[in-house]
Amino acid sequence: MQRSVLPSQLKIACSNCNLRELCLPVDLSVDEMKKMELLSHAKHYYARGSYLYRSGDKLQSLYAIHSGSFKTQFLHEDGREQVTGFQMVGEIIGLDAISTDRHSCDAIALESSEVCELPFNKLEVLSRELPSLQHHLHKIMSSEIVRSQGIMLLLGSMRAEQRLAAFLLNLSQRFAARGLSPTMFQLRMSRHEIGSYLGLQLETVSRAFSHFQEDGLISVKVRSIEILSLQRLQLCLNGSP
Amino acid sequence: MQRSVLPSQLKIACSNCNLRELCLPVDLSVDEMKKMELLSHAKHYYARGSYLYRSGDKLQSLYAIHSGSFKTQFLHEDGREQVTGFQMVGEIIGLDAISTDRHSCDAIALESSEVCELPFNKLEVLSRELPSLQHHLHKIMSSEIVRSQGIMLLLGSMRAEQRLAAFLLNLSQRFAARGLSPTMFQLRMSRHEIGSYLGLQLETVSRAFSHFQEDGLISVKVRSIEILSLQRLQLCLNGSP
DNA sequence: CATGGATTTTGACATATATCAAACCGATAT
DNA sequence: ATATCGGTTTGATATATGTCAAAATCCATG
Repeated sequence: MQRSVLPSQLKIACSNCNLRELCLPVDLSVDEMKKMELLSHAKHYYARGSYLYRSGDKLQSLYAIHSGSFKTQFLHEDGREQVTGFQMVGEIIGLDAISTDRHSCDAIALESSEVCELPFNKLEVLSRELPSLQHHLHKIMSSEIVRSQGIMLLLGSMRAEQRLAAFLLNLSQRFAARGLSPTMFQLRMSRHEIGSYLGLQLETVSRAFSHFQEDGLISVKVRSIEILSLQRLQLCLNGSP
Repeated sequence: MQRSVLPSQLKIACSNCNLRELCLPVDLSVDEMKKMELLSHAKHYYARGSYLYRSGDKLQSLYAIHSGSFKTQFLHEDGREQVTGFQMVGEIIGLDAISTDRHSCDAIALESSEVCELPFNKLEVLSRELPSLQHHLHKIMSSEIVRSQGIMLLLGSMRAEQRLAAFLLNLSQRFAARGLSPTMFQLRMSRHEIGSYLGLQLETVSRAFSHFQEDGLISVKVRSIEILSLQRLQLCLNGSP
């Protein structure tokens, strides 16, 4: 059986998708593969700006992003909003809803996107029969917890430019993990959305981009990014002036 | 069978602990209860300041806090540190380690504390046999994800006093859920630790406490807190001047 | 009860980022 | 090609919080 080249977070039950290798769980026997197919995972299309789910929606499924990308945002009663993450191909979205059986945030497509729907009750049934699936699901949830810790560190103790450096380096790594260029890519989100994610105003984000460009760390033309020195960007993240 | 009065997050496999009702999973049959006892969950004591686990330690167990309280902190290479949470009786700690099989943060006792050790591999085996345990575990992990979203909102978009109000109201609710006073309690953490958690300097935390006291929202004497008006504190959290 | 070290409070001042405002740019429609 | 609109960049200024410092208080220990 062919092994996926993607990091383990990216692999999940999705056996009859076209991109078979994309989200297949590792190390399953033929017998286990068959069970896997009990997961009727429909593929759905979402246009840019459309909601995959909304805060308050009942938990039906988790979603594996098949193409495109999403943002998740958390809304406070007082109108305050916070982007809590940007998700791309191969990532799983919807884990927040297991807690209360209802989604705690909105998920919105940043571009034309496709998702594999993974009905959560079936996922639980199946993961009782397939230990590797069970463990994989636990890992995905735990990874999300660890990711959050990193964001807390960023929001709680980094300066604006460090935050932006962290953001760009994170994107770079995730593109690289997908076989895309780690240094040249298109941003799918606005300055406002980046600001919301990083706890900054959009003007501050824009200024930080400009400053990085002046310093020769990156080349930026609105949403086209080229990282000129990953190393120096890393230094910036670590707080060197 | 007696039902626990605690919120569901607090209940988890811990059938032979003294405080039997504290962390027992809901709705198990006698048969299921027996299986539960396969979880050999030893109880351990931790003195104030001692480590329950350290970043990099291999995942062995999750821990249910039986008495006392802990902080978790995330350390960056450059020495930067961020308190990512304060955990109290009945809460589960250690979920971060499932992702990579190693803990991503330190857990340190804030006072003399006892924990129930829940060996993680046994927990996985058992949760394949007990759907209610399985779902409960999923809920606990998802709750931690939702909690993180709340902290991101706080760190990303709230002012110092709003953050402190959110912190105090959160403690208040958690004490109330344990049958303790929601308005009078002792802080177990220093101003520095609160600041690290809230993304503020300790001086700013201290000033915010003083200001709340001047305004008659709370009465504070170092670590003894009395909330004089939950309602007005809530208003402050929502951003009214 | 007295001493010393850690923690907390308070003050004065510095600064990073927010806010407000205007100009600029690129895409889409007329 | 021109106008329009959202998004972005840049500038000037305000402000919340950080930083540095000193005083006050608390707590553990002899």
